[in-house]
Amino acid sequence: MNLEELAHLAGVSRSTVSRVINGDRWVSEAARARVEEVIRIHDYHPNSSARGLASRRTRIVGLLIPNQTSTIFGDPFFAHLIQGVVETCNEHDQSLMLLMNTTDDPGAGDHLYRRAIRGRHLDGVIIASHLVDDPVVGQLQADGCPFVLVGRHPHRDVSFVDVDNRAAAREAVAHLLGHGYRHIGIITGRANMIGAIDRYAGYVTALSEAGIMPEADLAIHTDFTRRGGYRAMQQLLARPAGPPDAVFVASDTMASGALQALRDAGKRIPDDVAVFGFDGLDESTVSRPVLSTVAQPIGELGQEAVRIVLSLIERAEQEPIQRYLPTELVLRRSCGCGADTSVAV
Amino acid sequence: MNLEELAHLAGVSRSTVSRVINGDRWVSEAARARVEEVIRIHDYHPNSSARGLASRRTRIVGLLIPNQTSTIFGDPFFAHLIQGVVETCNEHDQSLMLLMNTTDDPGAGDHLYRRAIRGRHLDGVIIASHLVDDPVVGQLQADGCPFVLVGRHPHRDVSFVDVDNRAAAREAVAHLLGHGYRHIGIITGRANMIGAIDRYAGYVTALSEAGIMPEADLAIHTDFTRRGGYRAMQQLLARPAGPPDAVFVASDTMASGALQALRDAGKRIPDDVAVFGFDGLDESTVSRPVLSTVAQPIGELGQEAVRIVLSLIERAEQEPIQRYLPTELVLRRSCGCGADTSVAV
DNA sequence: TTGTAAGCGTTATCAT
DNA sequence: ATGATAACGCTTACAA
Repeated sequence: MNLEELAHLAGVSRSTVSRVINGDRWVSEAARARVEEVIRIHDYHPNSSARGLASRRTRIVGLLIPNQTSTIFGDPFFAHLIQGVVETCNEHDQSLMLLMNTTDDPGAGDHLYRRAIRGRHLDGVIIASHLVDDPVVGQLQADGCPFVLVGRHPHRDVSFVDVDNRAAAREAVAHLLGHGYRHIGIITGRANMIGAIDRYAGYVTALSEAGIMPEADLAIHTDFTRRGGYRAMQQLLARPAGPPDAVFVASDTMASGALQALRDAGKRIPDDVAVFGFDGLDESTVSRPVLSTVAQPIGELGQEAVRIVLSLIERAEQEPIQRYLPTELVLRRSCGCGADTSVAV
Repeated sequence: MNLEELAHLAGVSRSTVSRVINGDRWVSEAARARVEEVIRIHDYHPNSSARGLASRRTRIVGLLIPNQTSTIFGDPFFAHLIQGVVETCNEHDQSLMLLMNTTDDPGAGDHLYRRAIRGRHLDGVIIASHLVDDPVVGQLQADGCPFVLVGRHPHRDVSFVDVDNRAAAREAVAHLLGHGYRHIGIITGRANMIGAIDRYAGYVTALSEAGIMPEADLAIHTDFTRRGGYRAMQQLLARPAGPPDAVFVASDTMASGALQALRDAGKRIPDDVAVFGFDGLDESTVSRPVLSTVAQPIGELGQEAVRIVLSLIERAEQEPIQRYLPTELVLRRSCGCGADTSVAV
């Protein structure tokens, strides 16, 4: 079943059918009704390749994910992000293609890139890589392919959506300082991730505002896993100058591991060591004590990313779009606050 | 840059260029070399829409995921599965499209389905739904779209890849019986998931072989989350006849929640209650005591699914392909075994 | 408001 | 081994 047959059955021309399908206003009610009838009867749907060829729009957007899958992709953060992305794609009748490098071979990544971008498989790309030095950014610009980053980028001419990591981290650490803690550690991501950089900067800012010089061995960089958080906390506990009295952890998943390490070491939370997380995952309410955390709207980051890339696709000469979404301090037990406002488990 | 220009630059016809691109043997070495040269210089890649239109193959496979995203998708199981799927797609130069229903509105799901399948966006589909009664199976058959299930299906004419859940569960529970436990509980998924059904059946088989009739309130059905496991364990602990002395949990993620519930209730593991998980996630080694579990090759399930669907696409009249992958008992501390063979955290 | 016709960039079927 | 040429199924001026 194709346009031709359909047009024949409905007694109109191909163009009219095409207009109906694409919601063109210049169709008489009678014609539209007849065409829609035939479409419904035959459960017709236009061929996407033909559409893509003729219109130069595939209605597919790509989601580029870093290759450290088990490390990064296993974090519920990604599940929520993808959830938001898919949701908004569906709303806008766009399909989502997953782009993921599964080997360390740079040739393979190149091949993947070329097939997808240069093969015009995609109208635009959402990058969930977080690496400040990801070379794909330059390639996409060179190829004139619309893209948006989830996580800000230092260049001013790049579109992104993010939260204000610096302000959020500063606020969280300031809160810990308010509890009277003075030796506050930080567990955060690798140094080439923009989020890690910003959260560390916020941490230092809060300390400086309290007149405190950060101690070097109180900052641990690790990967965003439960296990990474576990090890990092062990390291903090073992440091020569003694354990910190509070720790700001840059993700709830790592914080979960950190809590486990504290328990295993026989430490009381928050009495011996207070903990503050980042993300606001529902899962963090299944911990004792319940995790205080910086809640960020992960799903909405994904939604907004889709909206941005779609408007970039729509208008080629669009200025870069840069948006910040709000975060919120969720004060529960692990930071030393009394009230346990956890959702019942 | 398109075939026409390329042909012109290389001094050959479109057909010859096309042959080179598609690896056709009937091209002289000289011509091939010249064409490849020009391709490299201009970093040419064929337009996928045009290819799809002419060849009726898009080289895209879909991955269909159930709509209870936060519930199911958050499980690292999916991360590993997708990892395997993407890996094999990349190897075979196939793209991966994510199909996910984000609303409960059946109309939206229908729309998604029609755009993807009837719009010939996809060559084939991998279904990671696990629901025995998923209507999409019938639709795909009716539309003649090749598909494969991750998780077996009762119908004999459906392709799938799975592990032998029944045998694996039986083995795990038999192991617990070997430790001398007699009141063994089970925490498993909803009753319409084939894996839940099979694992429960294996549990009952093992009990029967030991001459034990399963106690009804020792079986809890919940969703595959940490929180689900937590609540289920609480329920088991509170049952009138007293807590079980061991529990078989149908996923490591749920088991993690179950362990937490036991700790919060002041129970010692495995002395008061032994626990056995399912999946063999790396993450489970970050728990005290380290979780005994049934390891299944999740990534390979994904890889195999891709291979199956590709061979189904290749040969339309292919018989259904049904494959079982092996599982392995990983005995650590939580079941009562002495040796702690955990990876160091 | 509707129809005609010229692409869109490939693949595939013939000849040669 | 190579080249014409006709599909493939749709969009999109342009004409009517």
